[in-house]
Amino acid sequence: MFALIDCNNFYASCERVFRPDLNGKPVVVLSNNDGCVIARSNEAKALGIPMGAPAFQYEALFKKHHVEVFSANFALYGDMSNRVMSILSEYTPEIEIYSIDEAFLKLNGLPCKNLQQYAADMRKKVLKYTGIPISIGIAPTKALAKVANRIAKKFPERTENVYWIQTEEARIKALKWLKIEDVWGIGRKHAQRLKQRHINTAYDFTQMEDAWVKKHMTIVGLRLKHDLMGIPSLQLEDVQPKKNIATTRSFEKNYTELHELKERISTFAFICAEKLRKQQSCCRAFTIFLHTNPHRHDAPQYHPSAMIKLPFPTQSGMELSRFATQALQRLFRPGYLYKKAGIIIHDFVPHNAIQGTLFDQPNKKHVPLMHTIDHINHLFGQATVKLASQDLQRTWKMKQEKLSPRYTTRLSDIITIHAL
DNA sequence: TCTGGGGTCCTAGGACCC
DNA sequence: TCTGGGGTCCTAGGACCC
Repeated sequence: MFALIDCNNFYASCERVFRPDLNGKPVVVLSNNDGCVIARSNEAKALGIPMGAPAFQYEALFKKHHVEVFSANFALYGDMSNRVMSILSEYTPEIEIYSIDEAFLKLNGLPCKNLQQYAADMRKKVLKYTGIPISIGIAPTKALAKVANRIAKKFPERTENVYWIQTEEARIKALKWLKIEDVWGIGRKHAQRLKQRHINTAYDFTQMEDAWVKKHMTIVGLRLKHDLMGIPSLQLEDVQPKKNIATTRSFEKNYTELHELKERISTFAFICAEKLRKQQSCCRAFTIFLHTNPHRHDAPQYHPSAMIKLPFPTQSGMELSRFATQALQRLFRPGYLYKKAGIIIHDFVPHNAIQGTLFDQPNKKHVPLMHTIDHINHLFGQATVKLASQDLQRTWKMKQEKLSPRYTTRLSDIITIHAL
């Protein structure tokens, strides 16, 4: 048996933990730059605010219905996620943390009769210890646990946010209820194509021929089909080191000058290298890209990218920054309004297994230097030490007008309780 | 005026090797 | 007239997830 645990409206719930006055009120959380809605409380969903809605288009509605709006506070969400996951880990070592707000658990060797009670306890404990409400779906496969979770979330009165697909009848009933476009692993394109063939529910999908599914949806689609049929085809996955690490941002305004972009790219490269060192790897290549604003039809569009192979593997922020700004000079064309840029590093090798080359060598002095920088930044806060090519005046120009305190990760932001 | 960020996997086709 | 067989690696593009 698998369980899928999912935090309800996670980011919105995190904000509410420290603002209990917002319970029962509409809450939304915005993406970087306060751009799009990325989380909504149930009340906000009921107002018809869609996922991904551009904030500026909904300002009037926010005002009218007194929607509480927050800028994304990832320091808070990351820490709350760790708390939830650590509680779940107490229940079984067989856990796969699937995303910031979801985890699969394998429930082996447990008395099957009591799974419902077991899950209810888990839910109660997480709520009590963290303040985060969760939903739990239980089923014989991962894909079915996803389905069960959806039912648990959709019908809280009947399920108390725990649902177990326990019988074949329950499986079929659940699949007939679930619309094809809501199936985990079936996105917009596949849903569209399946509907044209009158496949409207998850159940219809399980009745299709393997050959068609394999041909049009690859082996991935076929595994999903079998998993939904109750034949376990998806396993619990171990945490794998990342294969790509990206730092990309939209800008608060349009950039037109090379030197402005250089500063941003240098910073992105520096941040990427820092993430890479945490994973104890070096990268052998990176991709850099620029983007004009695709929503503006009155300005010429330009979105170049380049993949650069490094002469030697590196995890040095200085080195990566140097290569990245060199690459930028080749991509940059004057006359465009740049709105976004980013760096994706890839092709990783373990940092202790670097193969040197005859002519190019990484600067060995960078290793202790970077280590020291990481240490200082850990002690005194992110970006205490930066490169001179970064903007030293810049604190953070991202639009974050509604940022909540970092209640759980910064001493000065801890809540104060006034006893009357 | 204002529209996010960070990931994964699979496949086909081309280049290249012996 | 007739032009092999079996591989690997890399890349771009497409699909999906949260």
